[in-house]
Amino acid sequence: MIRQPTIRQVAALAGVSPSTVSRVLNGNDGQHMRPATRDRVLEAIHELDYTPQRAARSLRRQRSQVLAILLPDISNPFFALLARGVEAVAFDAGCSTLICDSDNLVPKETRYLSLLLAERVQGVVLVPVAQPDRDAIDRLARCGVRVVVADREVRGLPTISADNRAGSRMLTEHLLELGYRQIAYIAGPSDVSTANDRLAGFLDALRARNMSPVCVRHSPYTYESAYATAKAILARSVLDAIVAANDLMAVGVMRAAEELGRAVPDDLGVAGFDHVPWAAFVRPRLTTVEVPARHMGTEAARMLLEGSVESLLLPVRIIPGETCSRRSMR
Amino acid sequence: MIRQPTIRQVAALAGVSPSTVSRVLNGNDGQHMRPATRDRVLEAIHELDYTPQRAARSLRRQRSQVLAILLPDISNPFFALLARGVEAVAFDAGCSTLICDSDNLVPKETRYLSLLLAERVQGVVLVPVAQPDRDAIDRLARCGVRVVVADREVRGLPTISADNRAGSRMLTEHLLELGYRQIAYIAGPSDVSTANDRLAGFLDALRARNMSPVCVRHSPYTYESAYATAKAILARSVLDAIVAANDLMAVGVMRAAEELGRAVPDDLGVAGFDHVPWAAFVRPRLTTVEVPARHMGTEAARMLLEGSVESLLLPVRIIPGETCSRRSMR
DNA sequence: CTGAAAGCGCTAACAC
DNA sequence: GTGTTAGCGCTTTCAG
Repeated sequence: MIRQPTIRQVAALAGVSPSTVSRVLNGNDGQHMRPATRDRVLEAIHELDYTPQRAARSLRRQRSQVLAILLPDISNPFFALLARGVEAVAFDAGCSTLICDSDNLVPKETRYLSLLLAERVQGVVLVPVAQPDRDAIDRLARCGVRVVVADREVRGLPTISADNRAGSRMLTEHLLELGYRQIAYIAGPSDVSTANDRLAGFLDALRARNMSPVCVRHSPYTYESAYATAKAILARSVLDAIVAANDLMAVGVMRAAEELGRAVPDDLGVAGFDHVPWAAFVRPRLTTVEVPARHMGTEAARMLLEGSVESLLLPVRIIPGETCSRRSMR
Repeated sequence: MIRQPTIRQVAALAGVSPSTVSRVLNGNDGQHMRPATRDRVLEAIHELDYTPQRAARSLRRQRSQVLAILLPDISNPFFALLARGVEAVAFDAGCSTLICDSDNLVPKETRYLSLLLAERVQGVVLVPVAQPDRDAIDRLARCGVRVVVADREVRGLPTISADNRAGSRMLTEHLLELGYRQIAYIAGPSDVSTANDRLAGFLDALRARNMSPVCVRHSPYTYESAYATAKAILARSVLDAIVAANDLMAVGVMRAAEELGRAVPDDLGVAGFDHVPWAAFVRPRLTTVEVPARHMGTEAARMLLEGSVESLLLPVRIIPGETCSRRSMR
């Protein structure tokens, strides 16, 4: 097991001191480093195939070249896309990316927050399970570890999110224009901001026309719960459309409708939210709202690296599909 | 910006030396540390809410408590599941997990391999794009950074993979039992071992019956290419089934069949591979083979942590679906 | 059973 | 412009 060369060996080979090597490594060529010196150092670095050891640098600087993304479930494609955005920006900046999966568990999220302090990461992109542990976040802040919340809002913390409320309002207006009138809404969990914002946007659109929903149900952001909820409300109420708070739930609604003999979109309009990639495989094609997951990740990472974290609201876009289509007035 | 407490402060508060604190931290309570001493240290740690700084430990030990997963695309749900497995095991062992997305680019993969050496990670779970850079891997090995390949095989390196060949053979036998006879195969890229193994298994099954495929086409593991390939071969050949090398491609085949007016499964049987979660949303339900992605991740991580890396072949399971069903002999 | 001391590889004052 | 020096916080011989 051979040891990699150190900065001292590079210095020796180049006939300079370690600090000089350090300077060229970090672009602190002072005001004007003699080009010949620089070249000799570069040559020595190349010769030895030298790479600085991150741990030593981190210890000295009290800060590692690492970004972290802490999210509820990496196997959810929406979050995976967001993580991809973070990783891409981090990589270009020469940083590594830690992936922290809280598994939708607040205690695990809290434990990860402590771990990230121990790692002295540059910054954390946090997609919280619900309301995150404030103590843990405060301790990070006290040590200069920046935290930016993505996708879901947390009061008092800078957040990069999509304009869920406006998106949901526009989506609902789209359904209304198509002639749908008896609309039910299956919302996400009430402790998640996106769920509340999307519900609010839905209600905004109805209220603007002096209408009200046939019914509103909260449920987790899952296929199964949406499937069960849809079955229940379709059995009990007269309605011509169901809007679900995300695509996964919308597909659950489609299956429920199918099993109850309600044809989509003729007998029932269905809409989702997120525009996740796999949704493109479902037929009929889902009417939904595109949320720029990857873009949220890149923006969050960029802010963390630049040290200028401030809230940002990203625009969304309606994706018309086949699950909602014009219908005659009844 | 406040500094976190150090081991010296803990030692001072407990009235012991830093080495003693270090010993309780690492469970090296020597042979028998006086319980009273231990308790005082523990108390001080708790009192100060002390967490050891990872960078210092890593520098001293010349090894960080970090595992890395280097894969072609984290937004591919199959790889995301594998990553989830790695992360779960790492977390339970008190390790962090670096996520490295090579974006299906060998040069980026190589650059990440260097970065991971600079990070002195404990180990790397590598899902290679194709044949990885041997030099980079050798340098890791020389520094004691263990590498285990997952999912795709690389000659000369320990690999955790699924039994793709047997799975593909069983799947093909399943189609044959259902009465399908004129079968085409859309394979994955020929520089990826899983693609070759799956193709080999398919051919094994046919050969055992003295049959041969209507045609075999290589293509990247993508929806679009499978869609285009299926359109082409359906126009040109007489066939009653198409087996695709993964689920994504199988869905591409389904769409192509649909557009050409070939009903699935009556007019055309379709099969995939992987059993990724979103495939459950496609109708008719896909006949496929379950590959234990998450399990591959947990096993790989466990080996890396235990330091006993050796190849492992995991069993797979046929998932019968609606895209293949019994048909009368023609 | 516990303490003292050295040093991992790097950077950042501070000299010259 | 470049070298010298002093640590960052931890672990680990080696003493005792």
